[in-house]
Amino acid sequence: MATKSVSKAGSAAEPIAVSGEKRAATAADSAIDKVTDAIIQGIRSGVFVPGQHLLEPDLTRRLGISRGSLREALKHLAAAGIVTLNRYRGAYIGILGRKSVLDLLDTLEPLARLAARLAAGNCVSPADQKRMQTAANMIEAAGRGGNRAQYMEDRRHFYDTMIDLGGNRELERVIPLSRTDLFRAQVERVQSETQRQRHVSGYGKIAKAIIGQDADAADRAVKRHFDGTRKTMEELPEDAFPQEDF
Amino acid sequence: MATKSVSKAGSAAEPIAVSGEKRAATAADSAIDKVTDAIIQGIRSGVFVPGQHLLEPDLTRRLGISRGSLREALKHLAAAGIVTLNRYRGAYIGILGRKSVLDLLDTLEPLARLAARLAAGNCVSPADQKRMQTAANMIEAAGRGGNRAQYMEDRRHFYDTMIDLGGNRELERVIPLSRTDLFRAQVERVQSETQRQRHVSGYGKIAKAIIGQDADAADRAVKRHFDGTRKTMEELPEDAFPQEDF
DNA sequence: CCGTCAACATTGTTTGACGATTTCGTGTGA
DNA sequence: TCACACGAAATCGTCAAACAATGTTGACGG
Repeated sequence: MATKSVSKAGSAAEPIAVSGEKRAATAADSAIDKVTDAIIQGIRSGVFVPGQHLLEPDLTRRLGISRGSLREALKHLAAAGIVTLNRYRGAYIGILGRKSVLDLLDTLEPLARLAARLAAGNCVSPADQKRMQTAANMIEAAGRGGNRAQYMEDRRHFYDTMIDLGGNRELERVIPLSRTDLFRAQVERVQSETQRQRHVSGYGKIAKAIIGQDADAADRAVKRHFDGTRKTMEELPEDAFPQEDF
Repeated sequence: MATKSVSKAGSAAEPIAVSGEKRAATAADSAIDKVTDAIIQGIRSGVFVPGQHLLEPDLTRRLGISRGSLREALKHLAAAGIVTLNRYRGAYIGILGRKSVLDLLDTLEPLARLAARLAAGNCVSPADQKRMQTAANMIEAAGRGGNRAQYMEDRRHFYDTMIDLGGNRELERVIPLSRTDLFRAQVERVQSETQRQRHVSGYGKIAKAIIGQDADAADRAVKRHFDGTRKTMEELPEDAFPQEDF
């Protein structure tokens, strides 16, 4: 394992992962993939703002699909925590208050640490080491460049690489990466440059530990990374977190 | 928090959790809840066997709903990992090989330990302590009784209680409890009585540590519980794990 | 026995419709 | 002026029927 991330034949677990990391919503995708890609990309690029109301008639027109397919896709996105569904009131882009963000970090941290430990234990071949290094380089370049959508996609790619190296297929199903896109979309525009750099540099340290096949060091690097993120959260002003009223 | 598990007004996060633990698919539920309840209950009771093919025309007739609603529900269940969808080939009840089970345990363990630590830190009021004790008693009674469906439901209730006490709302979204129902459904019929008793007694020890508000002890109790489960898995014969071909 | 191809079965998607519920503007009365 | 009831519009939940795309099965010929 840990050579290619594609599964056997577009098989079972694939459509579960909400994303679609590599393919950019090409033509031959199913209708629901078109929706999920469009919405995730919309969140990353800022077209969709957390809390925004998604109207079915509007989306069906813009995406050129039927209402039934759209509703299936929204169910899918809701299960991933990207949108919330209110009966008779429609779908909203998810929104995270300060407590939700901290809860999310607490939940994500042990999973990320597990992923890092597993990746460190399996990162033996030079090819795998190169993959990990490349992922770290990409995220650092995008982090300096300032392209928000690109940065979020590279961040996700970094996690995907780490998870894939680890070889635990349940992990990729469980880790709430799509939900962190949401929280990044809220935070990215209000954090300072120092905070951003602190965050970016964390990935490089994690990659270094994984490439060195030092599971304990990787674990510690992830822990420090999350500690830093929590610190950033505490430093942010209150108005960075819209109240999650709905 | 940690007093009642119901959310404000049947609000956003509720339909995400695939379950429906307490209400038994009453009338006024939405169509998709009817499907999810029926399928989960079917898995617990043995009506649906892991790997079974779910035919849309059959299910629409048996549940008395339209195909559109059924497909939305199947998307929902697929996102939770309970069924797998193969394009143009339909939906199948999920199936877990030995590696998938071990991966699932590795993923679930750190989340369960986090939940236990949080619960221990918040289990202060006598009401909360009673809730936890009751959940442990229920699971032990069902474990001795031998009613498989009841045991699986009580096991889930135990986790739900623990998560609710902890107060981390992301945790309940992420923890793959429904998927463990699947794995329990496969394992329950082939494990020995000693193995079963070992598993049942673990919950009582976890509850005791939580009620004693000893986070470290709760963490250790969960760890031991998972170590025991892994040991059981290794002891099981190979034919307990159908090959996950599809 | 094996490969080819056609008929069948099942899923993917669209369209249209109807009832249920929420939302919002409007008018009325105090 | 403000609070509240009422009705219209908007939106969602569900269903039904149809066609297209794909997988499956079995007959046929070699």
